[in-house]
Amino acid sequence: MQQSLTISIQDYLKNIYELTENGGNASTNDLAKRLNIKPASVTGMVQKLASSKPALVEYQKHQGVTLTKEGRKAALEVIRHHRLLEAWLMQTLGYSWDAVHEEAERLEHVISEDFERRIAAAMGHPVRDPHGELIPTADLRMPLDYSKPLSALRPTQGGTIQRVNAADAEMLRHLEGLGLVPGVKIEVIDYSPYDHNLTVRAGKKSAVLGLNVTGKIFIEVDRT
Amino acid sequence: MQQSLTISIQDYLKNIYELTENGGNASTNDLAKRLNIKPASVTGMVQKLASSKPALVEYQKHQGVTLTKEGRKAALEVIRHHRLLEAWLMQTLGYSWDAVHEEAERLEHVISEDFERRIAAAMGHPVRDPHGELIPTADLRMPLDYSKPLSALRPTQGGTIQRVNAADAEMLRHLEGLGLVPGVKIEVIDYSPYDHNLTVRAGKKSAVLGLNVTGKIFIEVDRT
DNA sequence: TAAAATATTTAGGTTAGACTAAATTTATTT
DNA sequence: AAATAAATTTAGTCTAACCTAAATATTTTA
Repeated sequence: MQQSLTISIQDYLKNIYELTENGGNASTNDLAKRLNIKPASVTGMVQKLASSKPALVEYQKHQGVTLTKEGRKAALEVIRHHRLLEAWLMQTLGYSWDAVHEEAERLEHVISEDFERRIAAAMGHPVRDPHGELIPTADLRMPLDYSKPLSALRPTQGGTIQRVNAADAEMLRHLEGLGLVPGVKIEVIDYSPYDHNLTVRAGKKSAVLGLNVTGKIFIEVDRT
Repeated sequence: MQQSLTISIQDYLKNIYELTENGGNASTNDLAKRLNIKPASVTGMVQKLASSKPALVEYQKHQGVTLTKEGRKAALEVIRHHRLLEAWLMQTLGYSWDAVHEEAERLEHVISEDFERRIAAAMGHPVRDPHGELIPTADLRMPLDYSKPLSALRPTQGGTIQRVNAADAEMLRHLEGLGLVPGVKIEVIDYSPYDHNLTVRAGKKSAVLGLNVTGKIFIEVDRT
């Protein structure tokens, strides 16, 4: 490997990873939006990343970029730092769900491998962060995700909430109020085929949830 | 105030603070040595710092620099971050005395005020870091130091070790072996006027220490 | 106090990573 | 299939912070 990548490059790689996670390429424009810089600047940087040795991205003019093997490793390293930090900051310093991201966003680029190892060990090598996102392994591979959206479950099926993929903090707070947070066991007790509403029980409470909610809650289903 | 200073500028200010702590100016050359850059680069930067508004340093050609009030605040902020981080990393992640500095050196520039507050509170707002160095207060003033070198004490005087100012790690390990670390109570039981050796008791152990050691151990003397 | 040594500054150059404006390519409409 | 719109790239600037080499100033030594 080469000596450490700049913070800027780390940010590019992380965002390319997230944009291409489910296949496809990351477009110049999408990257620019995420990084809050101008598309022209992105073009310059991806050209550089594509022609560095080893190349960190695969780049075809006008077609966007994907990560190379080396680029992906570097991206997963940053993501691992970020998610471990989020978990660590919430556990030890009482950060709230929404305050933690910003802090981790800066720290992720400067912590040492030693620091990474120490916090991972201190937390017992967690597999998911507080948002339920999978944490890349120490050898920089992304664990398989066995969860599926709650919307795919039907009555009598049950499982454990792994992740809540809420874009806005308000919805997350709402779900928190219903006790629907990662780690909680739930059971589907009713399904309405017309509007796809699911009635879900979590502990003593139950709630009727629409598709726009059930599509964002991910469950690891109990084997029965 | 202006929006946050660059990491580079923070490093300049911190090092200027340390070079001028006991009076005098920080010379271009000394700064260059500490920052591992060329003197020519230092000249450029201090000119910039001196002509920024508000000015962060006072600069006279060929005479070196001192901090302005604003520069000192900024320097103390960085030093506060550094020392709180060292304390926190040792307490919560089991970092060793010598490993902790390097990590804090990078983190000090990127943690938020919120993070600073949280770790300070988590540790009960400590006054000194693990090396015994005073931690600047939250409102960015350096606490008064009531300690004096052990070499200034005479038999029957006793007090608490506040700080051990060892340049090399080896000497520090040696003193650690004798139980002479910050926080420990000691008593001077003998003094030799010829070589200035002091015999010191700490707990059950006692040791005879030369001036090159007693000059580096700082004691807050018991009021009797 | 002049010569030598050391310290500092000036001048000009480099790199990283952003920017703007203009040019070009690709995609979408009519 | 041309016209328009949207996305992307090129070309040239800018700033921060470093560098080297040469010039100048200060300090030390003989």
